[in-house]
Amino acid sequence: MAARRPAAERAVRPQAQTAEKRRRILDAALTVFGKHGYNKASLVDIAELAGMTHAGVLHHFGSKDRLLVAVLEHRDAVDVAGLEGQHVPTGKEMLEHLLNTIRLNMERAGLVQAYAVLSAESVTEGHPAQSFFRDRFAGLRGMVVDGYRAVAPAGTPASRLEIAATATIAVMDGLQVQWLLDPEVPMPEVAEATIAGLVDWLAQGQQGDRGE
Amino acid sequence: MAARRPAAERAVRPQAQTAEKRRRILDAALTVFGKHGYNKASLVDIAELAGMTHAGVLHHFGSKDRLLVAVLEHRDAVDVAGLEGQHVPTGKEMLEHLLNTIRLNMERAGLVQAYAVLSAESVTEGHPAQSFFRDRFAGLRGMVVDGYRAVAPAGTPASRLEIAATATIAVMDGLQVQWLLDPEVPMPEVAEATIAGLVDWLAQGQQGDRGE
DNA sequence: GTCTATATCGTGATAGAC
DNA sequence: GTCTATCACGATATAGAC
Repeated sequence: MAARRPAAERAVRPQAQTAEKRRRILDAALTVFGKHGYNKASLVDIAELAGMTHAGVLHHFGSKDRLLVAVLEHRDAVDVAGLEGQHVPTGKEMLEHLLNTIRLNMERAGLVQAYAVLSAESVTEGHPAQSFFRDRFAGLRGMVVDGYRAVAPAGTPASRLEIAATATIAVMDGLQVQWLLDPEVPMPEVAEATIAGLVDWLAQGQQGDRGE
Repeated sequence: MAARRPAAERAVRPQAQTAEKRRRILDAALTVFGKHGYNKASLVDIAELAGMTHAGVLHHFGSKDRLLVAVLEHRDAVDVAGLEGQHVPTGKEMLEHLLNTIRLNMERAGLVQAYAVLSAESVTEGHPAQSFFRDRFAGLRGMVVDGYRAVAPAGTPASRLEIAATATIAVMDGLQVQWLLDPEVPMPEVAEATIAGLVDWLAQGQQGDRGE
């Protein structure tokens, strides 16, 4: 409780260095996990990129499993912090925001690849990132549902909004794989067309139920 | 050249057994690659499932790399053979066919997982299935473009058909990952909504260019 | 054609020096 | 807190018996 300065400095300074080291490891791990996938990535490679030995990495994170989830949660924290300055997009601005994210991501192929590879890998038996991605998809769907609610007709049932949101996230993910294999694939145009089509579908579908 | 029966039998019978063994290995490999991804799957597991030792597997396929591409090409051959009886779907029937495939796939989670995991894994550095999936996506896009051409307005430019086709394939792939993590995700409904939206987009987009 | 045995390597993880 | 050294294990691949 009593925080005399020398003691405090001695406690804070090393922690600051530790935090810096941890950040370097997390960056290196994201790079290597993205380049090779979780299973093929090796702690030795990660450690080398972070400027240590693999024993040092394990000292900070305990195991390869825990390092992976730490990486993913750290990325989320960074992304959220990036939104801090701006207002959190809602309604139709959120749909615009999705397209902006795609355009931004085309300059960050490494990050895109990490998410594409790791999310798909996570469906395999006993993969350490399984619950992370399950939760992530659920959260994303909720956010995109809010975006569509703002542009859909007033009484649109939640199930239809959910369908549009699921489709939107699916297109973006599937697109990334195609784009990583062939950079000619025009991600923004494809996503924009899909979203425009889904907005139409939300607007017209209700009539179709009884009007046909 | 001289095909006396005993010699022919001796040549054919073992080949038939070999072909059968190879098929068993390919089935086992698809299962294990699907369950764990390529990198974590082991030849020992595959061999055990096929009723052999891993040395036997390597005798037939030479290496793990070559086994993977053999598996993928074999699957394509099987699927094509399955279409043999029916007529190859074209035009709007092909879009219907996509939805039927999704419904069928919901009874084959193992196969879905194999394609989802391996296709995403293939974007990593030096992955042996990289060119397979690159070619596969190119081929699929071509087929789906033909499907959309039949339902789009007459003069629709190829680039717009290509966008719709890319989107359709992307939705299906992205959907699979979400569905594998959460079987509640209604794949057929989501795909149907997306396709309906894209058909609308194809129909209306042309006017939008000058009509707005 | 399949086996056993083995070679060789890389992995994640631990123990203990400094 | 990071290192060196080492462990135990599993991987792919090869060689040779049968």
